[in-house]
Amino acid sequence: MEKKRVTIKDLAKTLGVSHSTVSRALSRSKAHMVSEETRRRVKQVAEEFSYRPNLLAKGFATGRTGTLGLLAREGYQEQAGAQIESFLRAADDRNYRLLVGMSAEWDSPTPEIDQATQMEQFVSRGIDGLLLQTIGDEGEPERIRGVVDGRIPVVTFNYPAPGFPGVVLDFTAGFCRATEHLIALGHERIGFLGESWDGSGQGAARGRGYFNAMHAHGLHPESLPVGRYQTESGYRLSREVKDRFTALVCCSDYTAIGVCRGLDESGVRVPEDVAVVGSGDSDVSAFVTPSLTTQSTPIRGIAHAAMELMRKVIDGREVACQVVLSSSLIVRESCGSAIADRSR
Amino acid sequence: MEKKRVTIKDLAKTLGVSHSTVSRALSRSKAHMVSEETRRRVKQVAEEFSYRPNLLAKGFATGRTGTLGLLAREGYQEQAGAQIESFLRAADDRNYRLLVGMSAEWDSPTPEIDQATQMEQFVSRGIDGLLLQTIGDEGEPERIRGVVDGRIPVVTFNYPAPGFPGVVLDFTAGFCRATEHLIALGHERIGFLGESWDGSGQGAARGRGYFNAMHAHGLHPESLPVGRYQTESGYRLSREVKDRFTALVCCSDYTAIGVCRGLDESGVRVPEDVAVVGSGDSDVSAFVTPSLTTQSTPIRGIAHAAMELMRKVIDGREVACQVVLSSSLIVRESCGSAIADRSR
DNA sequence: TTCGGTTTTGCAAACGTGTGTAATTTGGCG
DNA sequence: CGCCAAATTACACACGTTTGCAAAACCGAA
Repeated sequence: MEKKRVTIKDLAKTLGVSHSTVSRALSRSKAHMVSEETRRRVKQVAEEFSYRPNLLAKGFATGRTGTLGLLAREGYQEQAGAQIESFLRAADDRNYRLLVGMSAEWDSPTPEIDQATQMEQFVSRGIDGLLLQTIGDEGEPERIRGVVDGRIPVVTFNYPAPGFPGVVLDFTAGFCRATEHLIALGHERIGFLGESWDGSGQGAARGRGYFNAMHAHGLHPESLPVGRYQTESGYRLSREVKDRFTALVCCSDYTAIGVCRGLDESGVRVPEDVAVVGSGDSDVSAFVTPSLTTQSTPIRGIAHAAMELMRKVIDGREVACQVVLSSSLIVRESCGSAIADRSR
Repeated sequence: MEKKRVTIKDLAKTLGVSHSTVSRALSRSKAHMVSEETRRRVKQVAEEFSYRPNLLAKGFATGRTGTLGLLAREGYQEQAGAQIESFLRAADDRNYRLLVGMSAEWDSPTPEIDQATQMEQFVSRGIDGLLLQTIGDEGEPERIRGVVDGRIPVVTFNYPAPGFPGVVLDFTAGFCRATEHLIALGHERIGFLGESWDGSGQGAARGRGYFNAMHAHGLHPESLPVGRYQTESGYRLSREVKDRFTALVCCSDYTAIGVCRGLDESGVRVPEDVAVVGSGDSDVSAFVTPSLTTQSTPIRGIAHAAMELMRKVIDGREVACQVVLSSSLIVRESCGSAIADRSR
């Protein structure tokens, strides 16, 4: 049953050379050369025997495994999955495998501990670098340092961790712009469906953008908390917002879709009675009725930038810089301005 | 910089015992006992030094790594991401890490080669088992056998591979039921938006369900191919189907949403003029207008079942069985029957 | 005290690969 | 032919952990 795999020693035996010669022939090391003739023979026999190196042993010997750890956070609806997918692509492009984990955000009362545990696991498994979707809490940088201890490079995304290179999306600017768009359309009673602005983390960053815009124009900001960024939560909140606002800024497209549906059922028309903007430029956002005004969140861009950073850090060309990506506002029907746009 | 990690030998030195004793104390092996007293001391020192085992070395020595490979296929819109997420959960529950890869389905002209390459990689990296989203082509079982060669257990999903245990969703039955639902509502000119039924793979399985239902009722089946199961493809097809059908069966919810939007823009009302059913029970399906009649695809169920199977296979309690999961029809507004339902 | 048996511990090999150092071969040139 | 340097190869150890086997320690009974 459990047949043994072919090793370099097997090859060495049939070739009548030492296993170290085989090793060098296959992994063209620079210090010690091997004759072109031998290399040819070795490669041929390796091919014949369909030899496959034991990457576990290789990683164990060299200290590098060609594997990166991706520790993502649960939540944000479809985002988690899409993000993982993007990272897989980006990693594959650079010939890295990905060891993926998800730290429970909503189920666990202590996401920090969960995160730390998973990081330990990853480091023990010999990853070459860690792509970490940060939680954004106070003690995070110290926690990362404690686990990783300068042994492997870390690139954060989602939220900056001082001292570590990372990629962040400027949600504050994005939501500020979205809110100002509504203000420019003449709205004054504008509500925010999402986390309040006085916390930390990505959710609060969105809220701050909304708050800043409202504040700058002397308007009264008000937020209604949503749970996970699901469609359903938006639907449920639609009753509460019905008569209070003429416009709504939503933390995600799905929340927006949910609230639109709820308002529709209550006889409130979007965008005529209430204008709505979402966030995320999800695939469906252009095709629901009314199509959603939203802001793009370049998920693929984040993954790409993070991998690029990781590469630089591994090569020692970068230490701790933050790459800030910004989103752009995509204006469609749901906010009631004249322009209807189907572009993505 | 690159500090060395604490090893069992370090612990052994400070404890004044041999490293093998430390190993036994920490991994309570059954054959050779270690005194309770020593174990206590070892554990204490290990704690003090915050010792973390090198799982790479451990895996190398034992042949088991506690890591499973998940090789998913690109495509199917949001499905890929959601599936990966579900598998991550299921694996985590059983204390397995997941090495994830995605074989390019749409970009690569030769998905088979891509799949084989990735499998090689995984096996070389010492996974304990492979969760494989199958392509469903003719030579697949043989290809899997060639790479894996009975060395590690394989559990397939997406499409059965003869000789390997797997989980499949009975799409044929699901689409048959969906089509029959439309027939029961009095429709006769019913179109199918998806892959044709005369191929292999999951797409064709859906088509076959539609075909069977149509055929059984003496109706003429007709399919319009969609590309990836994206929203946009449905939107584009809406022109072609406008006057030809009174009802549409769509291969995914997103295709359905796209086609609904397109029809709406052409002045065709859903469900009054054309009835539409989707597939997937995606999160938004209940909240778009009109809300979608769809069939549930229990993604979490698949992941769970696959992990369960994997466990059995690893324990040697199962060899090659197929678990067939079935979907249920969720009737909402888009098909025009009286019942409107918001349940998920 | 001595013996037999049991429990606990140490020794050493093994897993597959990489790599430094020493040994061998090769080749050119006097 | 002999010598030296350069090119090529072999030997041996390292990486951190597990594990079979032998040795040691312990314990109770004769």
